[in-house]
Amino acid sequence: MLQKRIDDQPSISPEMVREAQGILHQHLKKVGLKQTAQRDTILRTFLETREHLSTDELHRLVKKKDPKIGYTTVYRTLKLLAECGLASEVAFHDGIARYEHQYNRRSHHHMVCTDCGSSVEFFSNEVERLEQDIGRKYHYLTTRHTFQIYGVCEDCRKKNGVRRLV
Amino acid sequence: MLQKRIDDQPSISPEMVREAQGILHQHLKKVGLKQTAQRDTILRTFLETREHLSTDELHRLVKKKDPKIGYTTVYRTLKLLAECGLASEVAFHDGIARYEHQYNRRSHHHMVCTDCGSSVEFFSNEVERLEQDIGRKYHYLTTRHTFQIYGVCEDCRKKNGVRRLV
DNA sequence: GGTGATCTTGAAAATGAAATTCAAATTCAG
DNA sequence: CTGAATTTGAATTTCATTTTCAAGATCACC
Repeated sequence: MLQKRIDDQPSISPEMVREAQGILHQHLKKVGLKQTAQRDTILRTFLETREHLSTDELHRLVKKKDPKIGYTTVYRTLKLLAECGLASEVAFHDGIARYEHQYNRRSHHHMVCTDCGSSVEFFSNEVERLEQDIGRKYHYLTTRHTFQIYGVCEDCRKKNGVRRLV
Repeated sequence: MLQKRIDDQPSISPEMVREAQGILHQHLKKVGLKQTAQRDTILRTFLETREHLSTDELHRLVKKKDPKIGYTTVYRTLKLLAECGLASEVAFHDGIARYEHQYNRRSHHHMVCTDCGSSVEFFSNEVERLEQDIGRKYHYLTTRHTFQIYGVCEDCRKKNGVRRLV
Protein backbone atom coordinates (compact mmCIF):
# COMPACT_ATOMS: atom_id res chain seq x y z
CA MET A 1 0.00 0.00 0.00
CA LEU A 2 1.32 3.37 -1.03
CA GLN A 3 1.52 6.25 1.32
CA LYS A 4 2.01 9.85 0.44
CA ARG A 5 4.12 11.61 3.00
CA ILE A 6 2.77 14.87 4.24
CA ASP A 7 5.64 15.63 6.57
CA ASP A 8 8.86 13.75 6.44
CA GLN A 9 10.14 12.84 9.82
CA PRO A 10 13.61 11.46 10.42
CA SER A 11 13.70 7.70 10.81
CA ILE A 12 13.89 6.50 14.35
CA SER A 13 17.14 7.03 16.26
CA PRO A 14 19.18 4.38 18.12
CA GLU A 15 18.29 5.95 21.46
CA MET A 16 14.62 5.69 20.64
CA VAL A 17 15.02 2.04 19.72
CA ARG A 18 16.72 1.46 23.04
CA GLU A 19 13.97 3.26 24.90
CA ALA A 20 11.30 1.29 23.08
CA GLN A 21 13.06 -1.94 23.93
CA GLY A 22 13.14 -0.79 27.54
CA ILE A 23 9.38 -0.31 27.43
CA LEU A 24 8.87 -3.76 25.95
CA HIS A 25 11.21 -5.45 28.44
CA GLN A 26 9.51 -3.74 31.34
CA HIS A 27 6.12 -4.84 30.04
CA LEU A 28 7.33 -8.42 29.60
CA LYS A 29 8.59 -8.50 33.16
CA LYS A 30 5.36 -7.00 34.44
CA VAL A 31 3.20 -9.69 32.88
CA GLY A 32 5.66 -12.50 33.63
CA LEU A 33 6.92 -13.14 30.12
CA LYS A 34 10.46 -13.52 28.88
CA GLN A 35 12.81 -11.52 26.72
CA THR A 36 13.80 -13.22 23.51
CA ALA A 37 15.99 -12.36 20.55
CA GLN A 38 12.98 -12.82 18.26
CA ARG A 39 10.89 -10.27 20.10
CA ASP A 40 13.71 -7.75 19.97
CA THR A 41 14.27 -8.31 16.27
CA ILE A 42 10.59 -7.88 15.55
CA LEU A 43 10.40 -4.68 17.60
CA ARG A 44 13.45 -3.22 15.87
CA THR A 45 12.14 -4.07 12.43
CA PHE A 46 8.79 -2.59 13.30
CA LEU A 47 10.30 0.67 14.55
CA GLU A 48 12.18 1.10 11.30
CA THR A 49 8.95 1.27 9.34
CA ARG A 50 6.66 4.19 8.82
CA GLU A 51 3.88 2.38 7.03
CA HIS A 52 0.73 0.71 8.21
CA LEU A 53 1.83 -2.88 8.24
CA SER A 54 -0.18 -6.04 8.22
CA THR A 55 1.21 -8.97 10.18
CA ASP A 56 2.16 -10.56 6.92
CA GLU A 57 4.03 -7.50 5.67
CA LEU A 58 5.98 -7.16 8.89
CA HIS A 59 6.75 -10.85 8.84
CA ARG A 60 8.24 -10.43 5.39
CA LEU A 61 10.51 -7.63 6.65
CA VAL A 62 11.47 -9.56 9.76
CA LYS A 63 12.49 -12.59 7.72
CA LYS A 64 15.13 -10.51 5.96
CA LYS A 65 16.86 -10.10 9.31
CA ASP A 66 16.19 -13.60 10.62
CA PRO A 67 14.61 -16.04 8.19
CA LYS A 68 13.84 -18.48 10.96
CA ILE A 69 11.30 -16.21 12.66
CA GLY A 70 7.81 -17.45 11.89
CA TYR A 71 4.55 -15.72 11.14
CA THR A 72 3.03 -16.77 14.44
CA THR A 73 5.76 -15.12 16.46
CA VAL A 74 5.36 -11.86 14.56
CA TYR A 75 1.63 -12.07 15.08
CA ARG A 76 2.01 -12.61 18.81
CA THR A 77 4.69 -9.99 19.26
CA LEU A 78 2.59 -7.41 17.48
CA LYS A 79 -0.13 -8.04 20.05
CA LEU A 80 2.43 -7.61 22.82
CA LEU A 81 3.60 -4.34 21.33
CA ALA A 82 0.03 -3.14 21.15
CA GLU A 83 -0.46 -4.12 24.79
CA CYS A 84 2.39 -1.94 25.98
CA GLY A 85 1.49 0.95 23.73
CA LEU A 86 4.36 0.63 21.25
CA ALA A 87 2.05 -0.33 18.41
CA SER A 88 -1.51 0.56 17.64
CA GLU A 89 -4.00 -1.00 15.34
CA VAL A 90 -5.22 1.01 12.41
CA ALA A 91 -8.29 -0.58 10.92
CA PHE A 92 -8.76 0.42 7.32
CA HIS A 93 -11.75 -1.15 5.70
CA ASP A 94 -10.33 -4.16 3.92
CA GLY A 95 -10.51 -6.92 6.50
CA ILE A 96 -6.80 -6.94 7.27
CA ALA A 97 -5.44 -5.81 10.63
CA ARG A 98 -2.70 -3.23 10.34
CA TYR A 99 -0.37 -1.81 12.91
CA GLU A 100 1.78 1.28 13.12
CA HIS A 101 4.22 2.35 15.77
CA GLN A 102 3.28 5.40 17.75
CA TYR A 103 6.75 5.77 19.12
CA ASN A 104 7.64 9.43 19.30
CA ARG A 105 5.02 10.37 16.79
CA ARG A 106 2.19 12.81 17.14
CA SER A 107 -1.25 11.29 17.23
CA HIS A 108 -2.63 11.42 13.73
CA HIS A 109 -5.38 10.14 11.52
CA HIS A 110 -5.72 8.79 8.03
CA MET A 111 -7.48 9.72 4.86
CA VAL A 112 -7.63 6.79 2.47
CA CYS A 113 -8.23 6.83 -1.27
CA THR A 114 -10.83 4.20 -2.07
CA ASP A 115 -9.55 3.98 -5.62
CA CYS A 116 -5.82 3.43 -5.34
CA GLY A 117 -5.53 2.66 -1.62
CA SER A 118 -2.95 5.36 -0.94
CA SER A 119 -3.34 7.39 2.21
CA VAL A 120 -2.35 10.66 3.77
CA GLU A 121 -1.87 11.30 7.45
CA PHE A 122 -3.29 14.39 9.05
CA PHE A 123 -3.31 15.90 12.50
CA SER A 124 -6.24 17.37 14.34
CA ASN A 125 -6.36 18.53 17.91
CA GLU A 126 -10.11 18.89 17.52
CA VAL A 127 -10.53 15.15 17.28
CA GLU A 128 -8.55 14.60 20.46
CA ARG A 129 -10.64 17.18 22.24
CA LEU A 130 -13.82 15.63 20.92
CA GLU A 131 -12.86 12.26 22.43
CA GLN A 132 -12.54 13.95 25.81
CA ASP A 133 -15.77 15.91 25.45
CA ILE A 134 -17.94 13.03 24.33
CA GLY A 135 -16.44 10.73 26.94
CA ARG A 136 -17.20 13.19 29.69
CA LYS A 137 -20.73 13.76 28.43
CA TYR A 138 -21.71 10.09 28.52
CA HIS A 139 -19.51 9.07 31.44
CA TYR A 140 -17.13 6.88 29.52
CA LEU A 141 -13.49 6.61 30.47
CA THR A 142 -12.15 6.85 26.93
CA THR A 143 -8.98 5.10 25.89
CA ARG A 144 -8.70 5.73 22.19
CA HIS A 145 -10.59 6.48 19.04
CA THR A 146 -10.43 5.81 15.34
CA PHE A 147 -11.04 8.42 12.71
CA GLN A 148 -10.65 7.73 9.04
CA ILE A 149 -11.81 9.71 6.06
CA TYR A 150 -12.50 7.92 2.80
CA GLY A 151 -12.49 9.61 -0.57
CA VAL A 152 -10.81 9.80 -3.94
CA CYS A 153 -7.44 11.50 -4.29
CA GLU A 154 -6.58 14.09 -6.91
CA ASP A 155 -4.54 11.68 -9.04
CA CYS A 156 -7.35 9.16 -9.28
CA ARG A 157 -9.88 11.83 -10.15
CA LYS A 158 -7.68 13.03 -13.00
CA LYS A 159 -7.05 9.47 -14.11
CA ASN A 160 -10.74 8.54 -14.11
CA GLY A 161 -12.39 11.77 -15.13
CA VAL A 162 -15.77 12.31 -13.50
CA ARG A 163 -16.81 8.69 -13.71
CA ARG A 164 -15.88 7.91 -10.14
CA LEU A 165 -17.61 10.69 -8.27
CA VAL A 166 -19.63 8.11 -6.31
CA MET B 1 -24.99 -6.37 21.48
CA LEU B 2 -26.66 -3.92 23.79
CA GLN B 3 -27.21 -0.35 22.91
CA LYS B 4 -28.07 2.47 25.21
CA ARG B 5 -30.41 4.89 23.56
CA ILE B 6 -29.46 8.51 23.79
CA ASP B 7 -32.44 9.82 21.90
CA ASP B 8 -35.45 7.75 21.14
CA GLN B 9 -36.69 8.20 17.64
CA PRO B 10 -40.01 6.84 16.41
CA SER B 11 -39.67 3.57 14.52
CA ILE B 12 -39.81 3.87 10.78
CA SER B 13 -43.16 4.69 9.14
CA PRO B 14 -44.93 2.73 6.38
CA GLU B 15 -44.33 5.53 3.90
CA MET B 16 -40.62 5.40 4.61
CA VAL B 17 -40.59 1.66 4.09
CA ARG B 18 -42.30 2.18 0.77
CA GLU B 19 -39.84 4.84 -0.23
CA ALA B 20 -36.91 2.64 0.75
CA GLN B 21 -38.33 -0.21 -1.28
CA GLY B 22 -38.64 2.19 -4.19
CA ILE B 23 -34.96 3.02 -3.87
CA LEU B 24 -34.03 -0.65 -3.77
CA HIS B 25 -36.22 -1.56 -6.74
CA GLN B 26 -34.82 1.31 -8.77
CA HIS B 27 -31.30 0.19 -7.94
CA LEU B 28 -32.09 -3.39 -8.89
CA LYS B 29 -33.45 -2.31 -12.23
CA LYS B 30 -30.46 -0.09 -12.83
CA VAL B 31 -27.95 -2.90 -12.35
CA GLY B 32 -30.12 -5.48 -14.12
CA LEU B 33 -31.18 -7.53 -11.12
CA LYS B 34 -34.60 -8.74 -10.14
CA GLN B 35 -37.09 -7.99 -7.42
CA THR B 36 -37.79 -10.86 -5.11
CA ALA B 37 -39.94 -11.43 -2.07
CA GLN B 38 -36.82 -12.35 -0.08
CA ARG B 39 -35.09 -9.07 -0.82
CA ASP B 40 -38.18 -7.12 0.20
CA THR B 41 -38.57 -9.08 3.42
CA ILE B 42 -34.94 -8.53 4.29
CA LEU B 43 -35.19 -4.80 3.60
CA ARG B 44 -38.34 -4.47 5.69
CA THR B 45 -36.84 -6.37 8.58
CA PHE B 46 -33.71 -4.29 8.38
CA LEU B 47 -35.62 -1.01 8.43
CA GLU B 48 -37.45 -2.05 11.58
CA THR B 49 -34.22 -2.25 13.52
CA ARG B 50 -32.24 0.48 15.11
CA GLU B 51 -29.22 -1.55 16.12
CA HIS B 52 -25.94 -2.24 14.46
CA LEU B 53 -26.63 -5.66 13.07
CA SER B 54 -24.26 -8.33 11.92
CA THR B 55 -25.37 -10.45 8.99
CA ASP B 56 -26.03 -13.25 11.41
CA GLU B 57 -28.21 -11.12 13.69
CA LEU B 58 -30.27 -9.82 10.81
CA HIS B 59 -30.62 -13.34 9.47
CA ARG B 60 -32.05 -14.42 12.79
CA LEU B 61 -34.66 -11.63 12.65
CA VAL B 62 -35.48 -12.35 9.02
CA LYS B 63 -36.08 -16.02 9.76
CA LYS B 64 -38.90 -15.05 12.12
CA LYS B 65 -40.76 -13.63 9.13
CA ASP B 66 -39.72 -16.28 6.65
CA PRO B 67 -37.81 -19.27 8.01
CA LYS B 68 -36.84 -20.37 4.54
CA ILE B 69 -34.62 -17.35 3.86
CA GLY B 70 -30.99 -18.37 4.18
CA TYR B 71 -27.94 -16.67 5.56
CA THR B 72 -26.39 -16.25 2.14
CA THR B 73 -29.34 -14.28 0.84
CA VAL B 74 -29.26 -11.94 3.81
CA TYR B 75 -25.53 -11.51 3.31
CA ARG B 76 -25.95 -10.67 -0.35
CA THR B 77 -28.95 -8.40 0.16
CA LEU B 78 -27.11 -6.43 2.81
CA LYS B 79 -24.41 -5.74 0.23
CA LEU B 80 -27.07 -4.62 -2.22
CA LEU B 81 -28.57 -2.29 0.37
CA ALA B 82 -25.16 -0.82 1.04
CA GLU B 83 -24.68 -0.32 -2.69
CA CYS B 84 -27.79 1.79 -3.03
CA GLY B 85 -27.16 3.71 0.16
CA LEU B 86 -29.90 2.18 2.28
CA ALA B 87 -27.41 0.51 4.61
CA SER B 88 -23.97 1.49 5.73
CA GLU B 89 -21.24 -0.53 7.31
CA VAL B 90 -20.18 0.32 10.81
CA ALA B 91 -16.90 -1.35 11.63
CA PHE B 92 -16.41 -1.78 15.33
CA HIS B 93 -13.23 -3.48 16.32
CA ASP B 94 -14.24 -7.09 16.70
CA GLY B 95 -13.85 -8.48 13.21
CA ILE B 96 -17.55 -8.68 12.48
CA ALA B 97 -19.14 -6.52 9.79
CA ARG B 98 -22.16 -4.63 11.03
CA TYR B 99 -24.71 -2.61 9.16
CA GLU B 100 -27.18 0.04 10.13
CA HIS B 101 -29.78 1.76 8.06
CA GLN B 102 -29.24 5.43 7.43
CA TYR B 103 -32.77 5.91 6.31
CA ASN B 104 -34.05 9.21 7.61
CA ARG B 105 -31.50 9.37 10.37
CA ARG B 106 -29.01 12.07 11.20
CA SER B 107 -25.38 11.21 10.61
CA HIS B 108 -23.96 10.01 13.89
CA HIS B 109 -21.01 8.26 15.46
CA HIS B 110 -20.42 5.60 18.04
CA MET B 111 -18.69 5.25 21.35
CA VAL B 112 -18.15 1.61 22.24
CA CYS B 113 -17.44 0.07 25.64
CA THR B 114 -14.52 -2.32 25.27
CA ASP B 115 -15.67 -4.22 28.32
CA CYS B 116 -19.31 -5.04 27.72
CA GLY B 117 -19.65 -4.10 24.05
CA SER B 118 -22.52 -1.69 24.56
CA SER B 119 -22.45 1.52 22.61
CA VAL B 120 -23.87 5.01 22.60
CA GLU B 121 -24.50 7.13 19.57
CA PHE B 122 -23.51 10.74 19.46
CA PHE B 123 -23.76 13.58 17.00
CA SER B 124 -21.08 16.03 16.09
CA ASN B 125 -21.17 18.65 13.41
CA GLU B 126 -17.50 19.24 14.02
CA VAL B 127 -16.63 15.84 12.62
CA GLU B 128 -18.61 16.51 9.47
CA ARG B 129 -16.88 19.84 9.06
CA LEU B 130 -13.50 18.24 9.65
CA GLU B 131 -14.11 15.79 6.80
CA GLN B 132 -14.71 18.72 4.48
CA ASP B 133 -11.72 20.71 5.75
CA ILE B 134 -9.20 17.91 5.56
CA GLY B 135 -10.47 16.81 2.17
CA ARG B 136 -10.08 20.30 0.79
CA LYS B 137 -6.62 20.68 2.27
CA TYR B 138 -5.23 17.54 0.63
CA HIS B 139 -7.36 17.67 -2.50
CA TYR B 140 -9.42 14.59 -1.80
CA LEU B 141 -13.02 14.34 -2.86
CA THR B 142 -14.31 12.84 0.36
CA THR B 143 -17.21 10.44 0.43
CA ARG B 144 -17.47 9.35 4.04
CA HIS B 145 -15.61 8.86 7.25
CA THR B 146 -15.59 6.63 10.28
CA PHE B 147 -15.22 7.89 13.80
CA GLN B 148 -15.44 5.66 16.82
CA ILE B 149 -14.43 6.28 20.38
CA TYR B 150 -13.45 3.33 22.56
CA GLY B 151 -13.55 3.35 26.31
CA VAL B 152 -15.15 1.85 29.40
CA CYS B 153 -18.67 2.81 30.35
CA GLU B 154 -19.74 3.86 33.82
CA ASP B 155 -21.44 0.56 34.63
CA CYS B 156 -18.38 -1.49 33.80
CA ARG B 157 -16.14 0.80 35.83
CA LYS B 158 -18.39 0.38 38.84
CA LYS B 159 -18.61 -3.36 38.27
CA ASN B 160 -14.87 -3.79 37.96
CA GLY B 161 -13.55 -1.20 40.36
CA VAL B 162 -10.27 0.34 39.24
CA ARG B 163 -8.87 -2.87 37.84
CA ARG B 164 -9.80 -2.07 34.28
CA LEU B 165 -8.44 1.42 33.88
CA VAL B 166 -6.17 0.22 31.05
C1' DG C 1 27.50 -21.55 36.44
C1' DG C 2 23.85 -25.31 36.77
C1' DT C 3 19.00 -26.74 37.06
C1' DG C 4 14.33 -27.09 36.25
C1' DA C 5 9.88 -24.89 36.04
C1' DT C 6 7.96 -21.91 32.94
C1' DC C 7 7.64 -19.59 28.80
C1' DT C 8 8.60 -19.33 23.71
C1' DT C 9 8.74 -20.85 19.22
C1' DG C 10 6.95 -22.04 14.76
C1' DA C 11 4.82 -25.51 11.84
C1' DA C 12 0.56 -27.27 11.46
C1' DA C 13 -4.17 -27.45 12.44
C1' DA C 14 -8.41 -25.17 13.82
C1' DT C 15 -11.48 -21.47 13.68
C1' DG C 16 -14.90 -18.53 11.87
C1' DA C 17 -16.62 -14.79 9.07
C1' DA C 18 -16.86 -13.77 4.39
C1' DA C 19 -17.23 -15.17 -0.26
C1' DT C 20 -18.22 -18.50 -3.88
C1' DT C 21 -20.38 -22.54 -6.15
C1' DC C 22 -24.03 -24.97 -8.26
C1' DA C 23 -28.36 -27.10 -9.22
C1' DA C 24 -33.09 -26.15 -8.57
C1' DA C 25 -36.47 -22.45 -8.33
C1' DT C 26 -38.05 -17.95 -9.62
C1' DT C 27 -38.47 -13.71 -12.29
C1' DC C 28 -39.86 -11.02 -16.13
C1' DA C 29 -39.36 -9.26 -21.04
C1' DG C 30 -41.33 -10.26 -25.14
C1' DC D 1 -46.79 -18.35 -21.82
C1' DT D 2 -42.03 -19.19 -22.62
C1' DG D 3 -37.32 -19.36 -21.92
C1' DA D 4 -33.17 -16.78 -21.00
C1' DA D 5 -31.34 -14.84 -17.14
C1' DT D 6 -31.22 -14.23 -12.34
C1' DT D 7 -31.93 -15.84 -7.53
C1' DT D 8 -31.81 -18.88 -3.86
C1' DG D 9 -29.71 -21.37 -0.09
C1' DA D 10 -27.10 -25.36 1.41
C1' DA D 11 -22.69 -26.61 1.03
C1' DT D 12 -18.15 -25.59 0.05
C1' DT D 13 -14.15 -22.71 -0.28
C1' DT D 14 -11.27 -19.06 1.06
C1' DC D 15 -8.27 -16.70 3.89
C1' DA D 16 -6.81 -14.02 7.87
C1' DT D 17 -6.59 -15.00 12.47
C1' DT D 18 -6.03 -17.84 16.44
C1' DT D 19 -4.85 -22.03 18.85
C1' DT D 20 -2.26 -26.29 19.59
C1' DC D 21 1.68 -28.84 20.83
C1' DA D 22 6.23 -30.73 21.05
C1' DA D 23 10.87 -29.16 20.99
C1' DG D 24 13.81 -25.41 22.40
C1' DA D 25 15.06 -21.16 25.16
C1' DT D 26 14.89 -18.29 29.28
C1' DC D 27 15.69 -16.98 33.90
C1' DA D 28 14.86 -17.27 39.08
C1' DC D 29 16.89 -19.70 42.36
C1' DC D 30 20.45 -22.18 44.21
